[in-house]
Amino acid sequence: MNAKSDRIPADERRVQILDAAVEVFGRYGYAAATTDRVAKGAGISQPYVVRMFGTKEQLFIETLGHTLARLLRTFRAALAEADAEGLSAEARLGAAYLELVGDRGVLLTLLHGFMMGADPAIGPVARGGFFEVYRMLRQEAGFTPEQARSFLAEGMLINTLIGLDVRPTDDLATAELLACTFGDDVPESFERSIA
Amino acid sequence: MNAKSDRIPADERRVQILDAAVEVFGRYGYAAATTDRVAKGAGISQPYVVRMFGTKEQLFIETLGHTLARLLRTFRAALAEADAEGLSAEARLGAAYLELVGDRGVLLTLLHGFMMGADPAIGPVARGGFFEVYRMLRQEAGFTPEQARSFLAEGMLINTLIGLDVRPTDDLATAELLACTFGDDVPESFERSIA
DNA sequence: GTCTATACAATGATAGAC
DNA sequence: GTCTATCATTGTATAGAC
Repeated sequence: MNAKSDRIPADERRVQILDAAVEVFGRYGYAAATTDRVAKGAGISQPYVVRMFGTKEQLFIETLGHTLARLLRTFRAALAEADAEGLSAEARLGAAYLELVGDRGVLLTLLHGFMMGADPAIGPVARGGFFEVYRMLRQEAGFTPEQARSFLAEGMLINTLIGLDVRPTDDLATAELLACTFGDDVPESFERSIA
Repeated sequence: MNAKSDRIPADERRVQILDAAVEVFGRYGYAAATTDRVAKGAGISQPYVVRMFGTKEQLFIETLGHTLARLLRTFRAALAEADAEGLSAEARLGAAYLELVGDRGVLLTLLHGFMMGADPAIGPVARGGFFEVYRMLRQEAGFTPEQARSFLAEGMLINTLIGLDVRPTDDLATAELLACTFGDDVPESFERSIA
């Protein structure tokens, strides 16, 4: 809080901004996210955010890259993890994914990237990250094409269910689909119903 | 083109606007879509769009409802269709879906709805439509919960591949995943590569 | 490395006429 | 049912100092 000591290295600040951006994109969605809210989140001024990232879209693109990198790291960590509980690689990866996208910021960042693939600036980053995951599944996790495709499809359904903000108690169909997707233990992401 | 004859009934105009909105949301994404572009698309003035729909978000919500209704109709038509070629209900529904979301406007409208489920105004419409599809699969198409879940998961993966604007020629991983997902005939949505 | 002040553009939205 | 004119707001982005 003291005057001059708030100066911190650019790279550190950059990460703070990216983290704040993930939060803001998740809370308001890309459209309603503003560089100002991101700045507030990072505890700095709005012009400084612009200074570092240029434009809102550029900020998003770097946020997406940041998030995709995090996803890859998470997957690799889950793979490396000794399967103490005798879980398959598939199960460990699934659990890791679920926990990551339980953060709505991470989820919306990924989803916005995935759907804006036609944007000349966003597309390459989004596709690059997505297929890097695919390659990882094939080469590092040892999945067959079939397994990889199925794993991704399940992931995309989970994305949708979280994105939709589905509640287990909504109705019979909802309960059935959630049960069928997650079995007994529905993730905590679906629990809160504070509205 | 003549002066006064351009007055048409409100409901008709409304549909024209909604159709234009689908196109605009698909072309620019929700964030960059403007009521003005929609107005241009419908051949009317921007204030008239606002007059009819109130706000951009409200326009989106009605566009989403419109699109979900169209999706349901398309599915029901595919079910009713005599399976002349001996295709399963699953195959017919899949083909119908693929054709529909080949229209990027339809795809982005649905996806934006699905990921903004936490929005108090969008959420109910998005969830309502999604689970109406689920119920349709279970009750009208006769799918088991397992089949329905799997069908939806495949659909969500397809959404992602189209959203990402994936091209078959991008690289080996891409080609493999597309082949694994679509078999021999990859939809035309993936063909164009004009950039 | 970071801020204040501010310019500027865009766009959503209103008022009121025809 | 539809337009023209116009306003108000917001939010990105710049300039320049510290």
